[in-house]
Amino acid sequence: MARAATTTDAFNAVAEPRRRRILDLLVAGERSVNDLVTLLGLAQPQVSKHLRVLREVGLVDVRDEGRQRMYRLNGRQLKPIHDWVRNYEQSWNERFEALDRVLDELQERKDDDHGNGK
Amino acid sequence: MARAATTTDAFNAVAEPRRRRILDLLVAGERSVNDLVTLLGLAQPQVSKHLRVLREVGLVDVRDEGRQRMYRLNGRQLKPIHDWVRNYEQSWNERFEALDRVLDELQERKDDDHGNGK
DNA sequence: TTGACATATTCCCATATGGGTATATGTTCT
DNA sequence: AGAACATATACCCATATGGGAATATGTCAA
Repeated sequence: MARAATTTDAFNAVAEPRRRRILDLLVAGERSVNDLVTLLGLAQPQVSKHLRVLREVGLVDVRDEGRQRMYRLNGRQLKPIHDWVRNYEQSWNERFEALDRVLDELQERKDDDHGNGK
Repeated sequence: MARAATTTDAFNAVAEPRRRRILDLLVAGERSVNDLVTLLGLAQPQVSKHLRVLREVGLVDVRDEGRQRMYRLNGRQLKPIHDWVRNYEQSWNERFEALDRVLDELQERKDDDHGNGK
């Protein structure tokens, strides 16, 4: 097997930074493809392709507006990511970092023992 | 260019579900590779490879313990993900979903107009 | 209808992936 | 030293990627 498709889920879709930038722009409101092309400074086909991925995982919705297509955010699909990463929120807090330091110190002490011949 | 390497950042590293499962296990505390192999039900080489990716993006740290290698979580690298996704937290709230419904309704109304000939 | 505009799709390509299997490296025990 | 154990690496392979360029599809205007 190879790497999972980008359209597998939000985790994979959002791993690509340009797609995150697109979502960041859409958070402010609807945008046409051309708007996004200009704002992102990317080629139009690539923007369309990124939007397709985002559509396929349900991160954006489309609306036809004349000859334009208005894209808008659908944040619900980001909730699984939020829920998952939330469980680690405490792990970058001071208390946990202190534990890390203790473990590091123990490790160093053991290394020293080896050097000193125990 | 191809897809960004899995070792590019936490976003890419964590897109793979098995790597997330590894982190989920490490949240409870240090684990040896063999522990992880058993708990995950994966082949040892694949686990080592996943751990390597996690190491390269700094999501885990290693400690030598005799012939074993104890891996432990380093949650700090998950903070960027948390920070990014936090900006969307409101987007799956009721108020925003209500707005979505309004937009959908407007869209449908317009479609109907087309159908009725307007 | 024809043409301009907006967006999507197709094709080609270099690249990294993740699994499987075999093997290398390193450590402990006898 | 040699065996057993723990972990990492190397190799092969099918697969999807994202960019670039060209082109298809769809819509409005004259």
